[in-house]
Amino acid sequence: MTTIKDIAQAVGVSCTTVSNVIHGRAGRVSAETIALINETIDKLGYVPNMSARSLVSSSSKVIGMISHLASNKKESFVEDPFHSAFIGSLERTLRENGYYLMVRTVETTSDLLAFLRNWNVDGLFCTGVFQDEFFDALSGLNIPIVLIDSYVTHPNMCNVGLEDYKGGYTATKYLIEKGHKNIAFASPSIRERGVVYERFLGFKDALAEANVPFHPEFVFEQELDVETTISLGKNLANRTDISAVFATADILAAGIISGLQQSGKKVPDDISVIGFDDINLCQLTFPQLTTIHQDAPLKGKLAVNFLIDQLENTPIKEREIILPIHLVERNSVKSIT
Amino acid sequence: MTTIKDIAQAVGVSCTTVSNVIHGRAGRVSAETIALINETIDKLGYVPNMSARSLVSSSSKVIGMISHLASNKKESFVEDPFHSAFIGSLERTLRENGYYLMVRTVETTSDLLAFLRNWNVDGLFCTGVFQDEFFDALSGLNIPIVLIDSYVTHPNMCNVGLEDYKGGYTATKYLIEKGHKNIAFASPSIRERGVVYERFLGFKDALAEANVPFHPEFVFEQELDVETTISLGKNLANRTDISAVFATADILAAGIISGLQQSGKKVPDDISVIGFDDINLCQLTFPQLTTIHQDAPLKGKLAVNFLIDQLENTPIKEREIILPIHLVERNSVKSIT
DNA sequence: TTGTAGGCGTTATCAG
DNA sequence: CTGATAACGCCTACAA
Repeated sequence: MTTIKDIAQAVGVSCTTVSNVIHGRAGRVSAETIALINETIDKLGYVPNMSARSLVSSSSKVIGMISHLASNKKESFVEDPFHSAFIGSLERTLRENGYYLMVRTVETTSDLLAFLRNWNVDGLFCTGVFQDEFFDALSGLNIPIVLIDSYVTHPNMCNVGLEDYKGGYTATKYLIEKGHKNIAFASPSIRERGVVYERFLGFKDALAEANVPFHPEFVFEQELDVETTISLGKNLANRTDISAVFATADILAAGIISGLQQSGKKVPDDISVIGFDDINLCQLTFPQLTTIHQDAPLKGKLAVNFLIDQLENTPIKEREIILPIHLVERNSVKSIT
Repeated sequence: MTTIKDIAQAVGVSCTTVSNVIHGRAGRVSAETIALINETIDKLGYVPNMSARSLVSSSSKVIGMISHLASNKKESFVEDPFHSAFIGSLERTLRENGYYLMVRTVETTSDLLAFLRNWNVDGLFCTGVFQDEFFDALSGLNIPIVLIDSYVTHPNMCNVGLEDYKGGYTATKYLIEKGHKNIAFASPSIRERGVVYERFLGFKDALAEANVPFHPEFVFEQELDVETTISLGKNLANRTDISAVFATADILAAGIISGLQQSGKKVPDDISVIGFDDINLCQLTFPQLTTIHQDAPLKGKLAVNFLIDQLENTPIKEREIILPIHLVERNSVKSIT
């Protein structure tokens, strides 16, 4: 393994000089020495030992992508296709800026703290954080943190999110405009101050605005796995009192459609479905899914930029970015006016 | 940050003793000292500094999940939903064994080598490796490497893969048994010694065995993105000479079905489709997709076990695991006998 | 413009 | 049973 010392010896200078060149402190070194050193670095194939750097500088260039796993759930977050597009985007942007991505699932706050200290982690991405002990643990940290899709805020953190409320409102209003009044709301569990909660508020407000009564029994909360979503679709097939469904995730919508179809119902003729996210999958269902579009890769990129600005102490004007959503009209909603 | 030194001072022993206790070298330390040290470790919240460990021991507990990105492609691998389920499985099993997962995309072999030296990476997972310079670079490494879904082998590496040939054969034979003779083969580009190539061989052999002529013009190679797969489906809708399609990936099959349906064709009445992978999505298409099942989470787990066995010098009998596949019969293939 | 020296947290060697 | 001490590769005062 080639070290700074090797370079120094080969060139005939001290480690300090080599280090200075590596860090671009050019003012202090003669042009010829710089050239020679750079040449030798190439020739000998020197790459910095990040562990050593990390040890001495208490900065590691390691960024953690943390998934806080509720201990009752078995799968880890990366298994969700929507998340994975996001991680891909994170990895690329981080890499282009000289950082490294560690993916880590934690169950407890002490898991998290241990991980951070293990590696001197420089910064963190977290998704779906709520107002709980886990958030409290994050608050106590003094590294940049970017929260994704979370409705908790803290002076030390940045947030990247979506117009969730507007999304819920827009989807619902669209259904109402198409003549629907008996609209089911399907989602994973609605947790206060969460993404789904905001969409739910938008849903209710759109109903209220149009003087459409809200029926609590039209709210269906359940897991997002395939079996559960399909069986929800089958249940809905028996509900003659419901003409449309707003599902807060496309995978949920797709499952519902599948369940409906398996029960002999036609979408959108018998029942309309609208989704949220606009993942690729939307275009593969039949009928193609009308949904609320969000730009996941952009979200990833912005999240990284947020983090990097903080890491490099670039003054940041805003601590929050809310990405716009918009409706994508395809074929899963029927007008019944 | 609590260090070994802090513990040593608090207890009134030397660093060496603390280190010995941490590493379970109990024989050399008195029981009371051990208890006291462990207590203090808990109280002071000590966690090891992995950078320091890595520096001195030239082992880092860092495992890289490498994606070799063909430089012409823009997206990074994690964006594929099938891969992501796999990564989730990797992360969990690694973590349970005290390792850390770094996700990294590399474009060139020197990118790879730099990354490995940056972090003293202990081991590697790579997917879709072919017989090329990248493989040569891997060959020269002296860390454990587990190749996923690759048909290149090397005495220093382990392989985890699938019965791809059998999968191709089984799918095709199934179609033939259902009376199909004019079968299209749809896949990403068929590269020698690749997964798709094996499935292709299975396809051809099944045809030959049944004395069904192979038509090179029934082979469709293209990208897996949604637009392309849908447009392939639309193309196939115009082909009255084809009665069934074997797609080597479910996302491809789903896109084809979508394209067919958009062109007014009925699946499986007008044309039958069979997929490969059995991702969740299969159950969400309508009709539900008949496909070749593989167990991605298991694959991830086995891959990790392979790597850990090598890392801990557990003698390994076999260097290769081929996971079984089986046909899952749903509703996308029609019998036309 | 360049070099020397000390230390980051940990482990291993070797001596008590 | 326990403790000094050197070393891993790098960075940064400070000195020359």
